[in-house]
Amino acid sequence: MVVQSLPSVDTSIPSPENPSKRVKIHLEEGSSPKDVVPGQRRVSARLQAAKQKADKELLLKRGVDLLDKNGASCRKRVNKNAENLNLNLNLNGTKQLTQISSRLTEPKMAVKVAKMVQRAAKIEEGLDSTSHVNASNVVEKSAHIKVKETLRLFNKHYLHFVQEEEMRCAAVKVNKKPPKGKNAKKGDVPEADVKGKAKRPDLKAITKMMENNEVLYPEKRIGCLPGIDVGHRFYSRAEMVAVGFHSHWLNGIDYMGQSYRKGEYDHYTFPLAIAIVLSGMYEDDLDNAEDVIYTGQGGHDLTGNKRQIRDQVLERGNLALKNCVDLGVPVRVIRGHESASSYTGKVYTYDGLYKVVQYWAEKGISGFTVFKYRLRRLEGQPILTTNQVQFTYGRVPKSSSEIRGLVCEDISGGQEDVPIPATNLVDDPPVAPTGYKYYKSMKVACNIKLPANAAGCNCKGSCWDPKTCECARLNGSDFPYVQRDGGRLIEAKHVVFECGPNCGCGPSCVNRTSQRGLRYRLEVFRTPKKGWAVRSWDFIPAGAPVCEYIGELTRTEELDSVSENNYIFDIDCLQTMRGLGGRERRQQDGSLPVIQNEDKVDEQRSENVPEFCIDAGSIGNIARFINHSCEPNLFIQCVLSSHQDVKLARVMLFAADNIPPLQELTYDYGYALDSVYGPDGKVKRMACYCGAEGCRKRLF
DNA sequence: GTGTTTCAGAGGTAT
DNA sequence: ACCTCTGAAACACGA
Repeated sequence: MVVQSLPSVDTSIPSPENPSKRVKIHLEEGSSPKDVVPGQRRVSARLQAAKQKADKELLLKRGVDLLDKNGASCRKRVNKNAENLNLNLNLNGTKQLTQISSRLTEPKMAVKVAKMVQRAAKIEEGLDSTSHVNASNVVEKSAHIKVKETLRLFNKHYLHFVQEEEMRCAAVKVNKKPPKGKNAKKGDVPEADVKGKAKRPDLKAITKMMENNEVLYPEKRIGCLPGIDVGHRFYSRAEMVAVGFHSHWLNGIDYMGQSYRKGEYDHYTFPLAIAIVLSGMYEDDLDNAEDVIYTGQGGHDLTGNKRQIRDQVLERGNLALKNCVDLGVPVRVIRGHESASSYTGKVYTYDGLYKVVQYWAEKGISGFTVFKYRLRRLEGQPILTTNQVQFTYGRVPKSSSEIRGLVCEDISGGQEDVPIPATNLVDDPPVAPTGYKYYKSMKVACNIKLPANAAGCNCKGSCWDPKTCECARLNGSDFPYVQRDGGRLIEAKHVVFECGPNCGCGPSCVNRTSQRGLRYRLEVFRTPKKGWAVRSWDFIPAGAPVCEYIGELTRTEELDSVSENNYIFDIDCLQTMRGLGGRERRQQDGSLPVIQNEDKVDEQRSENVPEFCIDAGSIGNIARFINHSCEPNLFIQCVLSSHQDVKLARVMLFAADNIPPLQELTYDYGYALDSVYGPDGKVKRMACYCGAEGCRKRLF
């Protein structure tokens, strides 16, 4: 039986994905004191007064942890909530909170409650008790975050199904081989399966989201949707379905059918159009940005050659658009663009609300009747930035002579496969980044010896079968990456076990995705307030590796004497994992060595801070220039490849979202507030200029 | 390497 | 049962 998309809470079948289970897991994890250990990256002069605070605070935090599901920038928010709650709730409040949250089986509910709590706390703080503007800001912010989370969820499902397909195709290939030579010519049974024809992972992903009630706006709405601004880019039709912005992955016209006749809409005529996609499919379309002539649907020969082969009829979408004219109901207009800045080669932009001012029937180019609709863009909306790829961030330079403010052709001095230019349009005279030496790979302090004991897998060429590959077994009998787009991480994990020097596979193995160096054209650029920053000239798909955090691998204890240094990264896989937002944690199954090790690691950590860290103060790579953001587009992933000691894991940065060219790359530094101490032993504070809507205003 | 053709795919809508 | 046309593999072509 098909599960309808009715919003019911408790009908879901228990499964590894079942939210209620997930909540339970959080409960268990939250109940150990380890959570109070401060963030993984600190100023070195920290007198780690990591005195675990009172049980009260712990309880508070646990409650919020629970509520906070897995949300993006979870870490930041947890800290903030913990702080606010600390100010505003008493112990009773805490208990209530914990009880409420343990009842919540629906993750969306949990998030909602967390938001409520956050807002309530804010209001109590007096931050926005007087201002409506501020209050609405809070609402706005959560809508944006919800959209982002929904898209991340879609991406996760998508990559999961991509992997499933890749597995199937690989298996088909192998099975195809045995009947080799003459005996397998005609009547091959596997021939049908062998046709490794596209099984659309995007469609499977949206199906999954409907089953799980994860579509953000399952009810159709007239007008704009909160959290999706004019100019928003979607990277496939399926993404729009996932958030409920346009609920078909195929149709051009999305409309409300007869079923919406009741309730608040009883004075409208149905069907009623609410959103259309202009993708240049119809030969009779005319697109002049602010004014559009849109051709109705139907009569198409459906082979993609834009040819009309029949008369159109005033029904379905066509009728729905006519009703928009009669009722003056605006439609959302989405344009499709060819663009290299997408993993599908296409980008869809939301271009705003348009009024359907007129409609008529005429003989189209092919001589058949088509319905036409004149649309006019409503005034007072942000300017259209529609022309192909430029969109909002500006233009990517074509050659080095075109780069404005170039201060260095390649800060890596030829070490990286892709040169990294530096630009400075802020300082006068413009200066290049100084005070460090570029290192492409880790420098290991002389008193540290990297273990070299990792056993390898026996695969040949490229690993593909998770049942036989030893390295896949370490990852819970799955590969963490998909092959597509040169390797993408499906979802964040505690630790990723990659193939290493002792493995039989070659360098092109999918399980070596993070070992292949820089893939994107990155640029270091100067900002007015945040010092240096990094952006990419290329589109980066979600899950793609961006770079490793390189510096000197050092014992943490040796840094305490060093004075100011903002480039320390503590290697602390578990903490990193906890601080990570947006992506759900893999269901823990006992077979995972990671999990087996977890207790040990926790013991080590609960009594002390991480043993090793990466110091990029005087040597380092591109990663040392990447800024913090409270709503980042990258996340940290610990990776083990040449050995299996989590304390010495490699620290990789991956794309959390689809990142358009020229958007600044950021990750969450993960500082807990008040966790950083100056040389004088006093708490140090630093303002945050990330500019995110949900910025907590302090880096630490 | 680039351009063109092919076709499965699946939910919404109305019957 | 019908309608919708995307997305990506498969194919064809050219260097």
